[in-house]
Amino acid sequence: MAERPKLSTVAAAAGVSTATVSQVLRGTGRISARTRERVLAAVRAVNYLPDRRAAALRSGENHEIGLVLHHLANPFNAELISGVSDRLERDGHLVSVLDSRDDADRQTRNLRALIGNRRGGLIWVPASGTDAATLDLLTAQRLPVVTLLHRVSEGFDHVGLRDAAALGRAVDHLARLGHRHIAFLGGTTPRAPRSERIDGYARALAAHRLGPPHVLPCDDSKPAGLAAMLALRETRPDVTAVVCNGDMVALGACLGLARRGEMAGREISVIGFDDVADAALATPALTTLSVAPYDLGCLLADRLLARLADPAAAPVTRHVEATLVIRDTTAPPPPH
Amino acid sequence: MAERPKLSTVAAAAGVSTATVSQVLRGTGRISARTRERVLAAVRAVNYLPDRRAAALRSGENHEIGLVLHHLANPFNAELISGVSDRLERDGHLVSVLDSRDDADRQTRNLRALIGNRRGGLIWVPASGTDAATLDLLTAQRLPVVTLLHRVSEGFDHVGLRDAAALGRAVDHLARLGHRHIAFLGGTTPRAPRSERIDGYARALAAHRLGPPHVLPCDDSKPAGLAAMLALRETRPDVTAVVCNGDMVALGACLGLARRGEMAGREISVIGFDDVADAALATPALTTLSVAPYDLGCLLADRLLARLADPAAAPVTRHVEATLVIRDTTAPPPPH
DNA sequence: CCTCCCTGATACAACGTTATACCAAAACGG
DNA sequence: CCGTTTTGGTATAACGTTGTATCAGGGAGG
Repeated sequence: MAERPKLSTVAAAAGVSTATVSQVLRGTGRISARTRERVLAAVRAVNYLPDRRAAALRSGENHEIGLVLHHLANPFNAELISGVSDRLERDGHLVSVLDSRDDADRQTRNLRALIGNRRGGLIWVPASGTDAATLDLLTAQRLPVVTLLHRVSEGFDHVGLRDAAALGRAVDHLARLGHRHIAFLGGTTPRAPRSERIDGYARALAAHRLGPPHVLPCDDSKPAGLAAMLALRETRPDVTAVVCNGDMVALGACLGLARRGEMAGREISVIGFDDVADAALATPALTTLSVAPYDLGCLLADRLLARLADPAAAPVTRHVEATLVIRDTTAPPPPH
Repeated sequence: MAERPKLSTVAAAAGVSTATVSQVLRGTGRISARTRERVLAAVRAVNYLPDRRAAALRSGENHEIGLVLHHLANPFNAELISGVSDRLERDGHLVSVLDSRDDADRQTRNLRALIGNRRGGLIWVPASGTDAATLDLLTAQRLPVVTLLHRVSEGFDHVGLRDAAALGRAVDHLARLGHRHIAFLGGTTPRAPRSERIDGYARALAAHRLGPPHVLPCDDSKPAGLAAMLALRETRPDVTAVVCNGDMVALGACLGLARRGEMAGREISVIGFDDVADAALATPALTTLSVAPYDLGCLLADRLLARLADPAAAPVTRHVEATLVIRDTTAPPPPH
């Protein structure tokens, strides 16, 4: 029956002014212990929950954070979200997650909606095809933004991976095992982080005096990885190892091998990227470049908190290593 | 340099009052074509994006929707989110996703934060251990809420699955193949939907005059399913088929079999629930009870939209069928 | 030429908070 | 016992919108 209680409801119940209630609730100003108790009792009595929107409007403080992902379906992201949320919620922020599904238009709509609803900051994994107008919009609103993986502007804080170095380690490992023909599988767009991974791959090949790079583009999904591996076996039977743009592609590639009656780590070595939970669980277990997504989330959150604390500071870039986790999908090439 | 433009910025640029700008932007009132053009030009010129929070405060309208999941990591949810978002964004709403990770405390914090930040409606998959205080909070705020899967209150709209019937079909299928000892795998809490699934399983067993139910509780994850299957093979070698509380458990169980050198669909038949994308992709492909998560999301969104349109109407409950998709993990039991 | 009535735009108060200036009463020092 | 400070609280104006009452001006009708 009762309307939603507001500050004035509490004030009336406690017999004080709204200003007093507000001060008690925020712990500012000089309020005696006696009236504080009265006010808190009234708050409980009417079951009052402050309207943060109105508070934000007046105070200018904003504790709502947007987290825009380019592909929520990737299991990598669930843990990333956990890391971001845990850290930010501890500081009283509310994190809302949106999925652009790698669609630039949807991403633009999402970002506009987030700005319109006045998020105080953004953590953003840009989709491919992000346009300049959207970027201008964000900078014009001077919204604190931290991008992840794909750098789209020098004006934002950024957290990236040491992609080239990681791919170098993967190729080193394969070369040491004796592989001479190593392909790169996955991704479709000529942008970071994929381009940097391909760079690292190509440079490592050259360092080992192995043949020219062979890049096979495909979506970062299991079905695409499966199809790509089937195609690779047909067209390039000399290739004995592949490094992949992501674990989904790698796991799909393994499935493709299984479908041919072959097996990763026997006919062909496979290395993934991300180390999603399924990588260790798959049979054979996937050798992969591991980045701890929960910790990555924490890092992003910390970066954003620092930015919120000092909006004027120069943009900061951090890079995170991906470490090679050797499991069962890499082995010396078959003798024949 | 420039501050974030507001209504008055636009008004000044167009040489009209703020009220006029507001009316133009919302298409209400009587404004001549000439001034409308001037205003719209000014909007573009200063790159104005309205503050929806302030608008909501004044107008009472609210287009922010919260989506609280109990386990975002389950790939089932990515598609569900897509369905919900597509439908609601089409109607101008903004959907923000939170993950309670099946932790009642975190869920309570999340819900309180959403109420505090004045979401206009909620779609909610309740976690196990949801307490009455949280429920009271939601009803006291008379927030439009649609629950999914786990019903926690008669006062909310609800969308559920026909769990018992679905499990019945699964058991029928196995019985017809000749299985006499069928176990149930997965879940830990004595609440819907698991309890209803177990009910359906037990009733179907009875109808086929098969032995007493054998329920093996475990978390709804691959590692847990793997461990449970290993345990089952040791303790109950007579069991030749399992139905699972979810695809993650079922896929984990298949991995467990593989680890023993056995195979789902040969030594043991396995049936899952959900039909996540990986179910069809796994080898062997998983027989499972399929519910189209994207469509389910649309249904939820429609339900919430109807509720927002008529907050006073009596709560509505909808049930969705899960259909049996027969793939490669079910077969007649081995002869021996 | 003076009403009367539209048309088009504006002034102003409200939404639920917070920040600040302000005030009354009590406490204190000399 | 009076001035000064401190304590504890309130009144009031914002924040950026929207809804409504109001108003100025122009055209039509008498």
